[in-house]
Amino acid sequence: AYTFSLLMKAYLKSGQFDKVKAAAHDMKIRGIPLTNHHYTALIGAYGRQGSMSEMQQVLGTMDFDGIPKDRTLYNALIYAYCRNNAVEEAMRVKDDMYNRSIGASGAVPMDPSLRPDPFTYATILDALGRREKFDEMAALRTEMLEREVPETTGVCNVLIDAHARAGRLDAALAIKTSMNAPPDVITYSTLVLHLNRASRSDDVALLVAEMASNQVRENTYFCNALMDAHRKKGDVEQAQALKDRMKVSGIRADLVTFNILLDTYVKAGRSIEALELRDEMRELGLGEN
RNA sequence: CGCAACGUCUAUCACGCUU
Repeated sequence: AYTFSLLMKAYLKSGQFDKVKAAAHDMKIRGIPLTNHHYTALIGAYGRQGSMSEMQQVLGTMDFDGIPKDRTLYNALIYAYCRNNAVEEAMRVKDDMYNRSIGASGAVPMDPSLRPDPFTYATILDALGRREKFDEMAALRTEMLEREVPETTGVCNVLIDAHARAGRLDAALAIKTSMNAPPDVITYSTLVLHLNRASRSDDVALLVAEMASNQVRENTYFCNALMDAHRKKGDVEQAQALKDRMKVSGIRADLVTFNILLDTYVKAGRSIEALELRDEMRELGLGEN
């Protein structure tokens, strides 16, 4: 069962949804009972492919087999609803979880472990954020406060991203300033990305410095966001300098990094350097692309 | 029993899909 759990997780992560389903099928044939871990992966696969009716069938199977659903599975379910434009339904699941956690759902037995957690709220907040439903987001934050669900770094990142994407940069910065949880590399890359798009380079510089003093390590995503800003300005020197800095700091360049660099070189008419990048990609095992 | 890890959320370019 553990082997299948690992397999299904890997398939889900790499977008091979049919293989997740095939693995579940394989387990049934072999008579290996599926657990919440397997069902969570299955729900993730169905949610990402938009197969809502098949997902409902899986939920029915769990009920039929008498397998109680745990919080992580419900969170995955909420994610699936959110991805498929059913935020209302996601909210309903979240409320059911809460009611069951306090024993307020009638004949259904109480289960405190079903209490909605920061993941639950982050998922719904993200869906609301992508739809720019700021009032509903505020209401959810109030609910979190009442129910003593902590605003973790992940939750704050979702809030910051929602505001920043909508161009509400100062609101986004205000959340970062007031958050109790420590900002992480995602917090900084979200802000830096959108501040750069708004040409607020002074704020970017401040954040980059703050990040260093907070000992938050840059990663590939973060550097790619910076790199793209250089590309948009046509700043080949800065892009090159960043690429070198990444190498020195041991930050892996990925396909995105190279796409940005290629475009930067080509637009600057430096096709020889662009071609050299191809060799470098091969050395890093990115040549197939 | 305790502790830890693990399955669920959030950030980057392009392409493609949908509009």
